[in-house]
Amino acid sequence: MYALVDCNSFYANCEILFRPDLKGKPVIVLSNNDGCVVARSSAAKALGIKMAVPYFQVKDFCAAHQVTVFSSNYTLYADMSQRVMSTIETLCPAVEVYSIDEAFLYLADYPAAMKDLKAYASKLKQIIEQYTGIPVSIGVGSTKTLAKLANHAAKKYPATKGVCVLEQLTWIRRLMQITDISDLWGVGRRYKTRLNAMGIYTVHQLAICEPAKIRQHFGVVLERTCLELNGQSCFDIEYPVSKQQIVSSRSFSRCVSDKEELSEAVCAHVATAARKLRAQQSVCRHLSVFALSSPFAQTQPFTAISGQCQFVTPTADTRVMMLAARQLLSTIYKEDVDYAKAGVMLSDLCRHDEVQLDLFAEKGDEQQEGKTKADDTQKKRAVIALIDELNKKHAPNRNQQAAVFIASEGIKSKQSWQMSRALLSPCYTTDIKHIPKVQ
DNA sequence: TCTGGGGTCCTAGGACCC
DNA sequence: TCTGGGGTCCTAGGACCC
Repeated sequence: MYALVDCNSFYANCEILFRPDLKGKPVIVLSNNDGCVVARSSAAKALGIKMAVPYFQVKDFCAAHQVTVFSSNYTLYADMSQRVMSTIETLCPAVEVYSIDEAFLYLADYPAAMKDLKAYASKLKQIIEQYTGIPVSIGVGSTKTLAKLANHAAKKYPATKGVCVLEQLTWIRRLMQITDISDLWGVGRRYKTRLNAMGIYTVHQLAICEPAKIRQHFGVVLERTCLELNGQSCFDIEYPVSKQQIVSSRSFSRCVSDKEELSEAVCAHVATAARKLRAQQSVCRHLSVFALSSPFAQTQPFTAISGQCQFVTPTADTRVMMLAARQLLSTIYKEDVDYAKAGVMLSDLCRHDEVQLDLFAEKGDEQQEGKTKADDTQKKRAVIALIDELNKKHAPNRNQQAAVFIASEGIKSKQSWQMSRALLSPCYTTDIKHIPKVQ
């Protein structure tokens, strides 16, 4: 059996936790740049505020209905997430952290719990809420897809009290009959349209389809979903592996056309991506730089520029990567375009100790020339390691300037295109200056 | 005025191999 | 006129997830 633990309105409840005066009130959290609504408290949902709606479209409505609005505070959410996940890990040995607010649990090795899954799941819910203050819903089923379905029911139907265990076949069928196909894990907007066209509207209608037919029309992934609905497990618990690609990108708070400004933004993204790359002990062979104009702009056509390069010797050195990115940008840069977003992508990653050396690179001379080249490489690594160490020690919040950085990134406080987060809450749990005070 | 960011997996088609 | 069979690797694009 699998369980899915999902935090309710996670970002909104992180904010409410430190603002008890907002309990039961409508609260929403916005995406970066205060763009879209990405989380809503129950009261905000009840007001009819939709997920992912652009904030400017509901701003007046929110003001009129006393909705409290927050910018995204990822420092806070990441810390609260860690507390929830480590609490779960103390209660179950096989946990897959699926996203910032969700975890799958594998319950097969838990014979004691098998006797009464409902009691086990209820206890789990109670402990998580007691230890972290974050309310959760729990769904249990014989496959991950069924656990997801159960979780959806636990959230939707108050009678479940936030815990839904799918054991009896008649229950499973009933739930599938009353659940819309678009609420199923693995069915997005496109598939919904195509499934509807085939006369499939409920989860149950998909479950009774011939899996081979589904494969023919939609591919192997939806076929597996179909099999999982019938109790045949196709998706196992997965454990973290190194990322295969690393992206850092962000929209600007205003349009950017100037080449130097664009370059500073790209360099800052290189620094972020390179830090993540080193954190997972990897190096990259491939770097791409991109910038886009706004797809919503009426005044000019959508423009996207991008360029890629290969590193003969895979690297994680910020300086090497930044130099390459700046050169790339100068070859792809187009004037008179209002860029709305820029970023970098690192791919073709491998472990730093499994690097394939270049047959023709001068590095091969290392042994012959004595220690000079090797010393040089070591020195370069030591510099980057020192920068990482200093930045870790003097860790500012995310989105603040690092303690030590490369000049090409520019000075953050002087960059007027930086992301705007006008409604940011304090970092209650990670910054001593922001710690809540009891009067 | 104002529309997020970061990932994964699968498939089809082309280039190439013997 | 007629043009093999079986395979790998790479890439772009499309779908999905949160």
